[in-house]
Amino acid sequence: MTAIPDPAKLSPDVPGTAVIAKTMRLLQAVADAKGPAKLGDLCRLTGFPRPTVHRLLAVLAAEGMIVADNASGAFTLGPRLISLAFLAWDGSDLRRIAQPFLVALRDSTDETVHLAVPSGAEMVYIDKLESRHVVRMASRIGTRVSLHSSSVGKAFLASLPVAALEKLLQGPQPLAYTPHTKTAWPDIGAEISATRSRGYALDLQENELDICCFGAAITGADGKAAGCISVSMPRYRFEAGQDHTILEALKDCVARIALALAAMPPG
Amino acid sequence: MTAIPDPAKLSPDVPGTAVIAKTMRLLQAVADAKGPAKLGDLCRLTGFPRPTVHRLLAVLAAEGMIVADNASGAFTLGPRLISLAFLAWDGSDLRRIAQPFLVALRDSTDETVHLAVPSGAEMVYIDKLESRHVVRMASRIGTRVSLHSSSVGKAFLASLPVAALEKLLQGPQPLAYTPHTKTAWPDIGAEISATRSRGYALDLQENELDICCFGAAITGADGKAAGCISVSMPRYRFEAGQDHTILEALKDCVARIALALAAMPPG
DNA sequence: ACAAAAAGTCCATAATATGGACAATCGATT
DNA sequence: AATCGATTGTCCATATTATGGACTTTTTGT
Repeated sequence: MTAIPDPAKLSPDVPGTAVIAKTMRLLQAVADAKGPAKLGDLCRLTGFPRPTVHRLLAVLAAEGMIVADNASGAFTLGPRLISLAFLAWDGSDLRRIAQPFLVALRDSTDETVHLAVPSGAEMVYIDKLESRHVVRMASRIGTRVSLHSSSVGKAFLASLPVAALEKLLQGPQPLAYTPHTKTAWPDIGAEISATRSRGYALDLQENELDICCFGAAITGADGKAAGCISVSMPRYRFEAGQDHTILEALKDCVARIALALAAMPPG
Repeated sequence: MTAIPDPAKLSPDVPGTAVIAKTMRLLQAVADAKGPAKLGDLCRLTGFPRPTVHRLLAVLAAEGMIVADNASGAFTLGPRLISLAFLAWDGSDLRRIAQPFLVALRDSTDETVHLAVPSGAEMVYIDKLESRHVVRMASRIGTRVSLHSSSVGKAFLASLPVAALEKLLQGPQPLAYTPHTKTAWPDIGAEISATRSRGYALDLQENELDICCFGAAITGADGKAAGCISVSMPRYRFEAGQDHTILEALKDCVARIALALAAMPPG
């Protein structure tokens, strides 16, 4: 089973599968265009020639992955995706096991907490619980955040061996999401080191303005991060300085989840 | 697990896209195999030769649509797919608009209610609210149900013009899920007529034993069904006969949603 | 340690995805 | 209604690429 390609592969596609990569790119384009997207838009977004996009949209629609908004001819993500993925989400071992600990973490910190897993060169939130404060961080399951700007991303990077880390950083130039985002390689490297020695990651408005987060990795038996957890709060509440309490709760949470994971039945 | 392929499913394919159709079939196979699926299993499930499956799994993994369970080499749906699915779910106008009316329907009937949309030759639940009774129908978002056995399916079929209906019924022979399921064409046709004249659909343990449902379509401005809603309850409570109250609430619900949809901003 | 099963690789060949060029529609404007 | 510009849909010769039988390597079970 060595042939499992590394997740960060963007350029050297698996031989003999060009169409599929294109199809996925197109699907992603439909998803990224927040509203309904027309054929022309999608050509622009993907850079593929019109006949190609036309053909791929036709298959995706035939498969129910996307649906054409009647009359306007614009495309949206389809119900087939929901049927494919919700069951998997519901059954995700990591999510199921982490769930009660996430609840406890949210309750003890009273801030919004996230469970994220790596996906390519990004992290994806697969669960979240919101703070009960009136002013709180709102977010959505399924949201993708970058590795260099989010606390979960940094926690994940810091958990990697150097080789894997370097491969991930071959990607495109990191983007700045706020004036606080660090995009230069030395700065990001320093962040990773700091995260490693501290034992937790910080995001100080680097991903979203006025939001600060703590993050930590759930380290599996093999030393690899099974996922990462973050606690996110508005800047002013972060600055009020509950650091210690929150950090203890976070560290406790990831440790307990790691234990519960280790106690799992064989796959 | 519905084993083995139906080899004749190559007709309505968009020309020049055979791989993609295969890829989707494979993805579906990974999803349908409830747990982690190994390469061999997937060969059996799809009927594709081993090298083909191997190659397709490699792309899907490279794209993050599936992930290989480390060490066991078994595949599960990946976070990328989850991210796409939640975007689709979250972005559904129908779901967002229907939500408050669904809540009202659940509250007034105190039974489990579903919102379903057509996807290929099936219906997919895109939202649900559970009854607060101790004995109630449990279900999950993303579940697929067949057109001929479910109340939402029948409601949808009954809303179609004859031409579209016939095209859908070209598919494979309807399956029986319980001893009550009607699988013969004349019976199903009769059900559809009855649904049309009644204005609502019934499922009397045809989809699941001991569960009975009422269903109705949300008819859009163009006369097409944008989706369907069902109220599901245990048989004994159905037989107790709250028919009238529930039916009124259901009809009211779909009418209100149709109105709210019509009042939407342009696509 | 050995055999059987499963995963992974190769490569000549057939199949099919590609995209430039052209045709059909739609929608606004006069 | 007729015209123009923009957008979508179709065709098809060609080169690319997916295919799967046969073979090799790795894993599993005893």
